[in-house]
Amino acid sequence: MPYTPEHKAAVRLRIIEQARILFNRHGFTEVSIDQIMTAAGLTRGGFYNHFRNKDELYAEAVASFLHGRGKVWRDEAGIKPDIGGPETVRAMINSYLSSDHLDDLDGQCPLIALPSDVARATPRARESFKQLLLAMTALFENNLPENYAEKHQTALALSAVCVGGMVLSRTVDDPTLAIELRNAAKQFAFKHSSV
Amino acid sequence: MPYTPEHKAAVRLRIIEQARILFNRHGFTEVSIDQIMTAAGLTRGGFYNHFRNKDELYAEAVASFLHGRGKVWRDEAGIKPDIGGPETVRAMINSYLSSDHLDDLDGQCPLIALPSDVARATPRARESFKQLLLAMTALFENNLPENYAEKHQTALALSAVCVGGMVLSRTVDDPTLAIELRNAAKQFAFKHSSV
DNA sequence: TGTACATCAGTGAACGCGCGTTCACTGATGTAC
DNA sequence: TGTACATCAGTGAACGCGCGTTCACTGATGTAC
Repeated sequence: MPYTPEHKAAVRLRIIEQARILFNRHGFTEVSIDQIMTAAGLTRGGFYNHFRNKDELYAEAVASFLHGRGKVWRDEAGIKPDIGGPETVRAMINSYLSSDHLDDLDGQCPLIALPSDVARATPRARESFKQLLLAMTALFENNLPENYAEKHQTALALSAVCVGGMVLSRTVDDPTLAIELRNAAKQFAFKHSSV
Repeated sequence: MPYTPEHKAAVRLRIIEQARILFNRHGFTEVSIDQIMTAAGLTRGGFYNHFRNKDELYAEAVASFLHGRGKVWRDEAGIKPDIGGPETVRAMINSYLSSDHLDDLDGQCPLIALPSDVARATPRARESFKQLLLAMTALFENNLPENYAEKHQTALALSAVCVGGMVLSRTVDDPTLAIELRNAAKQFAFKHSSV
């Protein structure tokens, strides 16, 4: 057996990681398989040894964020998804709506980078997107103060205001307005979740 | 002078209107000039009598929403941008986060249909997008109750939660979750704006 | 230990296709007489 | 009023280009002896 299975798996991961970065920055349609394979240090033709088609890669790239780049980012921000308490809710809101996050075109959350792209994508990519949203919502829900009656509803609303604030910040191309938007979203999130 | 100026202006508007609908539904890159011109009852070649290129049409299509389809929609929902008071804030939140709006793939607000597309578009399209956002924010700001200290900040946050709730609803492809999201966003918006 | 071999990840030319844009033309129209 | 004409909105073939995907091949590798 030439090449170990580990080798193939590692190359596959390298392709997914480069795809995630390129899709995040330029969108699904705007990035070619050629570009992705070149970024991964390979040539075009080998792509189909690893994926059935471009759509499959798209879904994998979106899905990879949660336990890949997203985990690095949570660790750096001191976010403990299951046991952090209100401190983690605060850290999440601050970090998600931060300038660093806005500037990180490669590493940003796909919920911000790709919402309208994914809305038109295949069910598989949309499922990956939904899992990301559910993870984000669960992170809020599991760490809201105990006295909250409607944790789930509040957690969903916090996700909406975080994503909405960032999506609009990303789009407007006006630094002052972008900062106002993120600050407004932050205050709104803090006040309403009492954290 | 063959053909009146009014004729040319009317045809131009027809192209923009069909472009707005097609872009809203399928995204900028996914719609061809051929498709738009066919929808407008014309053939491909004539396009360049009306627009310098596809990007210019994109910006026009986004811009056309505010005083076109958007106005029809505000009128139907009983939204009075300048003089409605808290009643108009309520109507706006309810209408923006409604199922009707989610189902209206042709007529929906471009802030929901095209956020990640526009984030990668030309400055001109992004400017149109910003004007839409500012109009939405002003609508909130001008009609919040008088006792609000930070109207502008609250208006920005309301825009973020409305857009965020809808963008996520549009993307997840799970009707139950989509409804939960919109209801959560609505409650969040109502509570925090005291309307 | 050294070597011949089978495997299959990776290569790169080629495919058909649809795109944005150009351009020579055509023919419907408002105007001048 | 009727007609000849100039204009230019609209037509549709053609352009070069890059895309996703296919495929015959090549050559690096782990294994068997």
